[in-house]
Amino acid sequence: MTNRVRRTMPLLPISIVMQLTELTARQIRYYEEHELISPARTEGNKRMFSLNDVDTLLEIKDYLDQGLNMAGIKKIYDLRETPANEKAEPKNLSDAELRRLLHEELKHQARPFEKGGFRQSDLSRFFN
DNA sequence: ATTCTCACA
DNA sequence: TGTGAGAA
Repeated sequence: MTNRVRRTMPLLPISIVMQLTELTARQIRYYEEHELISPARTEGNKRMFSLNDVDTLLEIKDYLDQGLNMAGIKKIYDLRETPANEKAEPKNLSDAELRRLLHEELKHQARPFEKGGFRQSDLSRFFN
């Protein structure tokens, strides 16, 4: 069995993912609505997450801490690795590059959440 | 006992 | 995003 298969195999119930990621079920489901993750479903319609989903969630949490909003995060991922649809990997490089650039921007752009008055939406310009 | 969807004093 | 309701 390849690593790829291993990592995309849906095995975790939402309760486990919640503890692994420190996210609430509400948030996890919310991110799914925005197509940031792609949990499989059981016959009973229960979500089954893969290891990929878990670390995608962890990355999302990082971005959130850095002051990004759904719009920004969605731009970064969105058409990222989907169970069926996945083939090319030159995306991996450009993706890492994008993150690096983002990190730089944030380092200079300052703290969005001080009393200053920056709002999350102000960061959306980095993705247009 | 768990998780799902939907809706909002 | 939280939270509670009602169903599965």
